[in-house]
Amino acid sequence: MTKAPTVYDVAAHAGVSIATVSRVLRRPDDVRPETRARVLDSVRSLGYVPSGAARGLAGRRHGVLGLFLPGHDGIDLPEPDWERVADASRIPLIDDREGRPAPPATTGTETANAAAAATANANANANANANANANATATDAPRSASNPANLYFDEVLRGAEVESWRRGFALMVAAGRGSSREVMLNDIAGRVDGLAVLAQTVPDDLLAHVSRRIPVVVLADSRPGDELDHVGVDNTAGMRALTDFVLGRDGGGRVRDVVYVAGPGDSPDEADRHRGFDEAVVAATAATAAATRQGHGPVRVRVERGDFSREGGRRAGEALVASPDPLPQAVVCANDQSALGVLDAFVAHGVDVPGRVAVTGFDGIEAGRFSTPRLTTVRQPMNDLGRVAVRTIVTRLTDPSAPPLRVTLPVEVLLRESCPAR
Amino acid sequence: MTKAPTVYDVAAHAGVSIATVSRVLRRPDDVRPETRARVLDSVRSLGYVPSGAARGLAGRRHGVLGLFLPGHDGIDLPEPDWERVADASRIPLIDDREGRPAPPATTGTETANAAAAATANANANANANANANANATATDAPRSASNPANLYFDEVLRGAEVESWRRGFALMVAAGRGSSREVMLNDIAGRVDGLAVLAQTVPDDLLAHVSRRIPVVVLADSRPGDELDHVGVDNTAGMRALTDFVLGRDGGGRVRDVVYVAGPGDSPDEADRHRGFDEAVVAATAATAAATRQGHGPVRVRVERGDFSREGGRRAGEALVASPDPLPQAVVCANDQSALGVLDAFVAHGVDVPGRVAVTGFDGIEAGRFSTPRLTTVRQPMNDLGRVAVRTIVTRLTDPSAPPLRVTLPVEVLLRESCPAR
DNA sequence: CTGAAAGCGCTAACAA
DNA sequence: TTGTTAGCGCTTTCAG
Repeated sequence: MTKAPTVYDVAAHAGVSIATVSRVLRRPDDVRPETRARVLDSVRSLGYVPSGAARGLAGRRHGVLGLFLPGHDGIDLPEPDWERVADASRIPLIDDREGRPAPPATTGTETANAAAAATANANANANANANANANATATDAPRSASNPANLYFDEVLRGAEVESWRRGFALMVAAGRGSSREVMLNDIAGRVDGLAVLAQTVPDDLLAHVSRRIPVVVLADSRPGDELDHVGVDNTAGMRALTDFVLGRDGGGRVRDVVYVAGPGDSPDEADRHRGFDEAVVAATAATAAATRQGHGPVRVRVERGDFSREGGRRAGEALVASPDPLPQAVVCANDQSALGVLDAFVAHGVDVPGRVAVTGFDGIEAGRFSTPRLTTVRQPMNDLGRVAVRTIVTRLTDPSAPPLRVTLPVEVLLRESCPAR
Repeated sequence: MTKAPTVYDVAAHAGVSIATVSRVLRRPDDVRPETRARVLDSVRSLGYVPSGAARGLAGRRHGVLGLFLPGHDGIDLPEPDWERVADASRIPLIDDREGRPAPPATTGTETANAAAAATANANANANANANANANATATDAPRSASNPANLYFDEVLRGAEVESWRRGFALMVAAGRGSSREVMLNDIAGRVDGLAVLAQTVPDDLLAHVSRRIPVVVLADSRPGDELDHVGVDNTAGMRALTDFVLGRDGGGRVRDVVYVAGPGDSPDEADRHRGFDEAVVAATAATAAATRQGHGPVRVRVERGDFSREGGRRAGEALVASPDPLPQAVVCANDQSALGVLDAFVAHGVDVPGRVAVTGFDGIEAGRFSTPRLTTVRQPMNDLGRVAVRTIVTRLTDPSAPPLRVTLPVEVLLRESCPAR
């Protein structure tokens, strides 16, 4: 590692020119076998590893694709517990049996709190070195599946990684937000052949800027108006299908009183999903004539404004419970987090779900598979999002002049116990 | 995107030299504000993005860290369902209610089968376009948390990503195995300032080769003998602590008949864990005198050879059930997969766990949190593994001549229902 | 089949 | 404060 050997070193060592060294590495068949072997030997004994930078510069191709994610600002993973690292032999026993206190609930502040708790707890363990059976749930929870948004990224990342690998590209991942974002984005953009950017991560002008240099595909952002390639999921159709089901359009239309827990007003996802919800309601209302004949009235809709957070959902749920109005028959939420919050509130007040009221989400996060009751939702194909993104870039790379691509990935409605069976 | 502008273009446009352009980007304070503004304007209007390759070449620093993972050979994720992509409005309703058929069990072949099933199923949906309620569990399962090994990587990846981000590095991820491995590794090694490699991924000589160019840290590999930095987890202490608990050393030593389901013989993890197990057994046996006084005999140990797979565990479990010998009081498995397989076998034969026999695993994979009964295990700090790896590289970067680092991360014993409470 | 030489785009002395 | 000028290590014609 003193001074990395270069083509020149290898060439000298093997008694050939640098061009030959390069050939041996790039097109081995263009070199006489003996020469090749000699060069390869030199490579070996010198410990030569070609410089990717030089290669990229000379060859104007990197063999690398980029994925840009939102920064991890709020994440605040607990630090590795250095006290324990110092003495790894102290193994805590953690009681993770059922019946332990429910995991904390908020999203934003929760993480920080949990992290703090974990640290405190770990220190307690380290210092006291007693009470090995201490309930360390706080340590347990936050280390793994705490922040669902992350799981989302994880899946996209994984999909992109797999597909890149298949296509013979390496994947460069970067994250940024705030001021670090612009720097990072430029940095990464200068080192890759194409870039996938998760929506809401980067302002439009920056994207436009970067896309003048390399192909950029935008993930999960329905906003139109740019010339970039887009890969998204069908929020509208998904929510429409789910709402259709909830309203029981093909089941007799028995549900006529429903609440929509919305997301933040500036979210394209919220807009699309809300539209899908409205479409389903309109359709159901149009069917009112028929429904009325069966003894049902028009669909009554109320909207609670949420913010995609579990806490926001909980507030909405509390509001519904506290309201003088009777509970609706169903609460359709703009995302899973909100829905879980609503469930929290209902559970806290002993509201029977789905007996008294149905609750649905959107996203398909893991937590919804393990809530009580398990959450009916629409699952997004996160993995495919990453994979198709990579494909799109590769396609674009081969045909830079093709018109902008707009891929919409299908979603699936997942029926689980938070909705009554039919 | 026609022809990416360079420093020269910007310099010309702004009426300055290329050095000034470079300065504006690297050390803005060294440039007179007016000049800076002028250059920045040119950058903007030209759509200039500096070439990372050229920068890396000239500056001999990439600002990128590498993470090398095992290839995804066996993974075989189902392809995105292109039929449905073409018509995203067809939204399938999937019945994911409890009581659906148990997920398939094997690890290796399972994935492929499930994928095939998913495809078949999806096509069926597409063609028939009826029977929206078709049980599509096959589609459901494999898309998400199918392969636990992946979750493992995901967490490491995530940890590395977060930490890299904090340190101002981008992270380059590559995977390889077989022949693609060498190429990929060299490729990535030439583009990063330091590299973390997951154990068992790369043969030692290749690692040695690469490490002559950049710092390399090896993850989760206890093999000694090289001069590289290592970050691992304390397999031995973890298994010892767990086995201590199982044998009830501090609970009266009531368990005297135990089976160890081993992993593959060439795995360092298996070796370390096995050692921990043996240590605990020896300790318990040493305590026999005391135990005997309480009416207990020496510890009886049997070993079943597994292979870290669920199927291997199942076979071991079947063997135990079929054996003329009585069931042991506890089955300690070298990893979670094996333990889940043992559970499968026991459940299939109506063996009461933990009533009749206790079962434990090692790793802390998600599936163990949701098995029946939930699995007592040792959790590895995957996330920290990634994070500490990055820290280690950064440390090494600042002091290349420091002696090789050996970090061992602590583990935690997670007590869950597959072991009797005490 | 092999070698010579011209860049690729940028950074970092060193001058001015 | 700004400009000039070497490289950084490799790929790639174009000759030989």
